[in-house]
Amino acid sequence: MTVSVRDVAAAASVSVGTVSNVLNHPDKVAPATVERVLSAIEELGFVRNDAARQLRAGRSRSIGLVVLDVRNPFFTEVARGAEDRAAAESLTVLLGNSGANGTREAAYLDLFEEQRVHGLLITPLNEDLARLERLRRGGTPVVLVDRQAPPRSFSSVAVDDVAGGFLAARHLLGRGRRRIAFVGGPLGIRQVSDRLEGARRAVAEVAGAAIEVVPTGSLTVPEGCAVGEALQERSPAERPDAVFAANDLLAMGLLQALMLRGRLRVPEDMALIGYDDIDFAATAIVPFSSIRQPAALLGRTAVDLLLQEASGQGTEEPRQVVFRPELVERASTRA
Amino acid sequence: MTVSVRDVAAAASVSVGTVSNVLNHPDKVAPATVERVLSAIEELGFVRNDAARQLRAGRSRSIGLVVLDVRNPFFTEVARGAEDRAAAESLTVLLGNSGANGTREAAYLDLFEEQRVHGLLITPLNEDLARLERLRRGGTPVVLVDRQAPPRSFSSVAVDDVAGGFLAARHLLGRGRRRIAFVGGPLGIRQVSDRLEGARRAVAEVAGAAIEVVPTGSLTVPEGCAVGEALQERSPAERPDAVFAANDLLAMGLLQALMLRGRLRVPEDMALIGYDDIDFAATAIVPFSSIRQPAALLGRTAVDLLLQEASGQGTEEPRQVVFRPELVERASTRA
DNA sequence: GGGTAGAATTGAAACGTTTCAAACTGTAGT
DNA sequence: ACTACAGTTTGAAACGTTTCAATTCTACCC
Repeated sequence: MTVSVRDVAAAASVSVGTVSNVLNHPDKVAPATVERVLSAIEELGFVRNDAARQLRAGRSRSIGLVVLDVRNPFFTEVARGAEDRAAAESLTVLLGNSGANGTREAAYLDLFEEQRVHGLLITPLNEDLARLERLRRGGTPVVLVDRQAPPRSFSSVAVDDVAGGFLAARHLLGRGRRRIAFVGGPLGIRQVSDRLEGARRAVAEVAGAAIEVVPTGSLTVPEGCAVGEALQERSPAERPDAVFAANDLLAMGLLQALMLRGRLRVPEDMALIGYDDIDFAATAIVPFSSIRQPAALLGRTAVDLLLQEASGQGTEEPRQVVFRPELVERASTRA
Repeated sequence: MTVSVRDVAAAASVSVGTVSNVLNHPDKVAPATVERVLSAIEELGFVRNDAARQLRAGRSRSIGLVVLDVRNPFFTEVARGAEDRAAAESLTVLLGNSGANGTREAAYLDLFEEQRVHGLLITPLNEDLARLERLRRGGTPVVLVDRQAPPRSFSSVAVDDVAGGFLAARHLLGRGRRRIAFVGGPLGIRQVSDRLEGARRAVAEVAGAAIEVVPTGSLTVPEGCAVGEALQERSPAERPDAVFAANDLLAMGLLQALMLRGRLRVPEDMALIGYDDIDFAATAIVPFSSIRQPAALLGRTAVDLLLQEASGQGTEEPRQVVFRPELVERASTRA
């Protein structure tokens, strides 16, 4: 049924070793022979069997990438960055979506481990890195993405979320807002708690400013909607005058609830700032301010670190790259 | 270095065959033995080697999915639907992004063929199905996604794009608009030409109505922006009074250019309708009307057809499922 | 106690590739 | 003519799993 190197070898009347060499080290084979083998391959429609290659090689040519949420354009962008860089090394990226769910995350880790991936890129769900530690001991390089690793543990690529949170809150305060609501959750997710921490610091610097935490179950549009509905039920006295959403999906949901279903105006009644600066932030019903992160660069750099770690003897110190986030100001925080 | 079944067998003092049976047919092994083998696995930290499994099995447990554009939430949603259904059969989905680029599409097809994927789901770029035909003859079931296959060729899952285009244009006409611009491209992409065809039919039914085609190089936000800029340069007499964008990304770009950088109002000066009804359409600067497609359902159904084809002897007729699109009306076409 | 059905276990073969030491060729130098 | 040597080619071994026919074990019945 399937055509194998053996068949090709027979058709070109050479040995299997030669066929393999034509495929992998053409310079070691006489040009005439290369020619002959190539046409046999063409004729028989031979297609390499990747499973056999991998088995022999011990490692696959794929990189596993586990993200928190594929529906979030931020992660799509990270993935694209990683893919670009990986493709340049003729590596493939396998995308896994944990959906911020521990069970699914574990399932992908198992899967990638069984596949003997070349390396693993992951935005881990929680602080428990034991599983990843085990993976690495097994010889799979691991790089943390969008999350700073504890020193001397893993390589990581991250954006300073505390700084980002600080930027966001300071911007709101600079606009004269004093009662800030931080919307986001679960707080167990490091990105969320760091952004909150940053916001707290900014608020602490301004006399008379207060921050309230409105926890959510996830970082999605519907959750944002729900919070929006709840906020506008409040009396003006109880209501915050600015909202800092832990990511742009929440911000979109909030906006939708406030403007479309409710009667609160943004930014007049409530200023709004999001996080990630996804493309859609600029075209939202009220284009909203956000904290921009270099998503694609994050992905590319993560692959770089991975390759570095893979080529080394595992003896080097892990490297931790941290990018600075950047404020992007739009209508939702003007006036 | 790596722990293999052989090591586990030795540790549990059984044969390799028994270890394999514990893993794959536990019911065929005495409970006490299962117990012993399992603890040996645990102790040694044994992890199955997927490459070896696949090599033996002849096929991998993954489904390849090639989409036109991962940045388009419509395709993300299709992918999620496919994943859900695949996961239920403990299959994995490998996501490939052709980016509407023939070379990259071909690269993914090669890759998936080498991986001996369980099956292939693809939104093909052009009308040339010869490559896919070859793949199928090689024993890989193929299902076309979001594109109706010619009768008796492949199984496919699609949404009636002609009907969708008709719905969109008729809606604009029903709102009193008479000079409609169709924005989209490349026209070689079937989805685009079908939607245009539908629109043409609707326009033909109304006396005094005209349609103008504004071709684009891709279906992206920046392309939409560019067209938006161009449109608002025109004099009111030359300008269309309604735009039908071939997808929502274009629509977002158009909206951005018209409202933010320009001085045209939507829908007063120009009505706008998109296609796909991605989540962000509802929260756009002017929430815009769109043609909704059941994206996740498309993905799930595609996997169903694939499994059906894979289980059969390849003798059955290919099945072609077509869903109906649906109009969703929002502010961009009101009044 | 002999026979047997059935359950449990064994171990070699096969999947298709790559690697690598060994064998083979032909050419050039002495 | 003989050696040295580089350039080619060879073929067996190894990667780790699953399968399956053959074997051993167990328990039961007559």
